[in-house]
Amino acid sequence: MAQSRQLVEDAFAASLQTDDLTDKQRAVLTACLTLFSQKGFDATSTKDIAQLAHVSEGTVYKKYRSKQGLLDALLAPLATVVVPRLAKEFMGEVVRNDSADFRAFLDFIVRDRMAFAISNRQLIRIMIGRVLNDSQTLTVVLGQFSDAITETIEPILKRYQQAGQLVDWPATTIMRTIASTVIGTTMPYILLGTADLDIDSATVKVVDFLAKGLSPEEERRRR
Amino acid sequence: MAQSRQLVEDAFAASLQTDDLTDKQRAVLTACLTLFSQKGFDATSTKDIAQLAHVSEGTVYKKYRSKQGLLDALLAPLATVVVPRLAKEFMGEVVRNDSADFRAFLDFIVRDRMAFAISNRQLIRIMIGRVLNDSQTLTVVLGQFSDAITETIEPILKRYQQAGQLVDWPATTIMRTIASTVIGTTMPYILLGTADLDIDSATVKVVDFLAKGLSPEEERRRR
DNA sequence: ACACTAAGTGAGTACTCACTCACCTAGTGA
DNA sequence: TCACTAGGTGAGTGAGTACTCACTTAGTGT
Repeated sequence: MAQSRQLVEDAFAASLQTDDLTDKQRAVLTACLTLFSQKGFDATSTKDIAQLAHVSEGTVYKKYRSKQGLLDALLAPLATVVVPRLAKEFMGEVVRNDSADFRAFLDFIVRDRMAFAISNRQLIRIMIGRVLNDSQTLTVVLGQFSDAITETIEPILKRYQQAGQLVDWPATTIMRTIASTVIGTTMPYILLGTADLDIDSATVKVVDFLAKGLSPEEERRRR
Repeated sequence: MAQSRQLVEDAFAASLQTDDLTDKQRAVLTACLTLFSQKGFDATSTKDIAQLAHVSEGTVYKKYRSKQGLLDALLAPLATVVVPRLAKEFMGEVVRNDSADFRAFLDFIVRDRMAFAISNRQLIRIMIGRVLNDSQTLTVVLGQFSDAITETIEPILKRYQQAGQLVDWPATTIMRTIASTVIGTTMPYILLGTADLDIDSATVKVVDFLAKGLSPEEERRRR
């Protein structure tokens, strides 16, 4: 399964290899990722970072001249490289899992994203925490997603719409609705930090709900 | 309209009057609410609090002996008095707006909660921020909500279910689904801090989606 | 062998923070 | 009038913070 490999940490570690950084600088950034997601930005001291990275405090400041600079160095590639890369991978999977049935499409997308959210919940927490203070990051990420959607997913949705399996809403609206439902279902588990979400049964319920909610409006007869 | 008066700040201010506090102590707590929601708990210094409350730093510590104590003094009544009170008010409105049509029920509940979320978005932000560090608060609040739901809303939903307008899911599941969708729709506006959500048109879309998604399963024929 | 450079070091600096305490003031009861 | 109390004061304290800089070390080209 693809989602088991879709840990943002791994993708991030991979993206670090390509940058021309020394081992110690990499260790610093990795320590930042670990500590920021575990304790949050404010509660992490530069001393903590230095200790976990087995590095002196001076080294922490050698490349990025402030603690904020470290966070930026983390979030920038996260937003501009890691997230788009994961998104692209995901879109690829969607296309490969191409199905004539909208329900099957929903099942795949819901199951995959739920698993993704649960395995990356720590990172999602620091992203949320960051967005509360600085909303620009979210704007950038959301923008990239909407680009990716119109590019890859819109044609797929259009087919379901023409087959009469899907409401005639804009692609972004449909995807936002799906995302809302998935996020709403997973959010409590992410915020509470517990992991006892049964993905299989949750997926069935959510898919059932979405399939009906996003079906074309044939209910006019009811009025 | 009820929701215009449903500002948590107002409800909180009212709850302060009943407590036997001096004017200065009230000023301290009010300043805390303002600053914590504006800048967040960590970024607010006790000096900031003292200045905004026009009080010495000693006074800040006279009653509540730590900064954490101040937050607790804020969140405890928020969780145990203000939220339940608002919830009860809301449930009352729901019962008063009692309608035979599930769609009308949805319209009221969605519109009301969206307006509520938007007008209290600052406070929601600090709640989210707090929950990221300390999930206990959320557990308490969610527990109280689920109590209120089973008490007040379950019988209403049961009627819609018997009338064949609503799926045969547990009341909490249905309410969670509604909440997820509303939260998912409003979340970007809360996190981004912008207010340009057109509640009327958003309500129409959400209600349409929910009404279909929560309709009884008559789609078996499709398979 | 020598100079040059870049990475790394860690004790030190300046500062902020949460919190304290000796003192003040006004009200109350005898 | 005096003692007592409770609320309020603000300069002060120590712990901890982000950040710096004179210095060491290792590698490289000549």
